[in-house]
Amino acid sequence: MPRFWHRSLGVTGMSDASISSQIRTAQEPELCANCNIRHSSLCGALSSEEINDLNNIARRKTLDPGQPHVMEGDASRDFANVTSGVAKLVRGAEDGRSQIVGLLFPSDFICGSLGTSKPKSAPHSIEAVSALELCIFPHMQFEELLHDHPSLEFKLLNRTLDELQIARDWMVLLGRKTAEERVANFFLYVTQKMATLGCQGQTSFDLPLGRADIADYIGLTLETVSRQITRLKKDGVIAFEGTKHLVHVDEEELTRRAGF
Amino acid sequence: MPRFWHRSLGVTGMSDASISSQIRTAQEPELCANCNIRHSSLCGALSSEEINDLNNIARRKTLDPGQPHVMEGDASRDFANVTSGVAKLVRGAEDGRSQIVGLLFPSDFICGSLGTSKPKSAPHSIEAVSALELCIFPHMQFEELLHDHPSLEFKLLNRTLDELQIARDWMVLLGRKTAEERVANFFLYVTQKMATLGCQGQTSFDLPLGRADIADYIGLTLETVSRQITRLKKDGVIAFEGTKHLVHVDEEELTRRAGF
DNA sequence: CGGAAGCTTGAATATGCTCAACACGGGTGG
DNA sequence: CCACCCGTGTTGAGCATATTCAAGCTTCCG
Repeated sequence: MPRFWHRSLGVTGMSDASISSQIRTAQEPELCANCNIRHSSLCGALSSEEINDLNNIARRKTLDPGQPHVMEGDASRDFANVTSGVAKLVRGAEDGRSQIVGLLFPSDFICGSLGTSKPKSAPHSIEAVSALELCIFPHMQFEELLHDHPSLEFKLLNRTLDELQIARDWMVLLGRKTAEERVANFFLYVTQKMATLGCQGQTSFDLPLGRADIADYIGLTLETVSRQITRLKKDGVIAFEGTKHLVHVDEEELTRRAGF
Repeated sequence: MPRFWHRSLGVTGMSDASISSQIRTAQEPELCANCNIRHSSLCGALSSEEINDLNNIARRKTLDPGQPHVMEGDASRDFANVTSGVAKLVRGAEDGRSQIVGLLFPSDFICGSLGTSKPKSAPHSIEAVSALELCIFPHMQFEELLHDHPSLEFKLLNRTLDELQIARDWMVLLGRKTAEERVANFFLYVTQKMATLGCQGQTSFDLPLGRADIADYIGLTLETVSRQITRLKKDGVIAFEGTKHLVHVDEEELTRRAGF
């Protein structure tokens, strides 16, 4: 049984009827027409005609859980959509410490470095957390498309600003919150993300991350994370089936415990 | 005597001669022609003719140290350049905890929320750290300019991506570094920033932040910051005149102590 | 059913925090 | 010119929170 974040994500602000008519009239490429993130991703900025340009340079890639897409320091500058699965952005040190600086869900975008001259190395690695599917666009061609399609560039700017906001929110968590607040925040974030991904009404789902990854995301040790989760379970704020499958989340109480 | 970050920042990649000729032929507005961040800021994306559009909507604003430009939760959506001084982006809580999520130096840009429909409230306050001068652009008009001048939008996108990278680097510091590493990183960051701002060879400068602000920036208490600074002084890694004026920075040793 | 990976729990420890006193320095007023 | 004051920075002692290290326990898979 596929995990729910592999399922179709639905379409925002557009009825099924209008989509299929659009497909028929403009002959959208099949890959894009059937893509579950066609309208929720960056691609949503492009019309059925324009999407051809993107489709022409796209390449699909599948990764197993744990596999890296890009390693820290690599020269990779390509762009990509996450079409299904969850990925983590990680910065690590030799001594074992590592910090997750972002999670990517379906319809999220991986942005390479812009500008033609710089051969910057990747600032963090990108690794599959669950089975991952990417739709990759080579650097040069994508950047040209970006200049040719202002709507695409504008949407990318907007998304980057959103990401910046999320990163800064996380800075507050990492710099100023207690262990309990961090864990509560994490569960709130994941719960809300899952709801956004088109599974409204879904009362249960698998956690995308294991305890070690949660720890690396919220700047704690895995033991501390485990202890806090145990506490939340004992207090009835959350409930699991096994260690990954969440079956109950009291968002109100979580918000209270999340601080601020 | 003005502090050094109030001084002219010089021009990147363009000789003085070529600038003045440009001014003469294109009749750049006086305010912009004399602006010390004309070419290092976002404005650098615009030609002498184009800069008129920006100049027409610009409004200057001066703030004393400690004064807020925007308060957390305000409806302000305006854009602005920092022309001189240093500002901090702060997120705070009722209980006294607060976290600085970014510093703005001359030529840095304050980006309001994009898109016509959302009346989002400010996610963090913006406060003057030293005497601050802003060049403010009203939201509506600036966003129109953004659409009319692709080079401006592209530069903004690039800068936003840079900011995102900085925020993520800081997440690693806040999530995984020890007190000593955090303080060492802070001094490295400030030292390098000061060098970038056109004061190469400058071996001494005033710290832009007091101990309390440093603490809020690197996620510690001011006591811990003070203790770590004392240690660095005793070890001869840094040297002060008074409590704010740095006269010596051993960047190599700092890098060693910064971890990673 | 067995083995491995991931998770939980416990006890001891360390790192940074809290609270509190004191020092320094620049400005003001007697 | 000195005394005082206030904001800011330093130092100390005790404490709390999260870490470390270690053992045992589930859960998932073969």
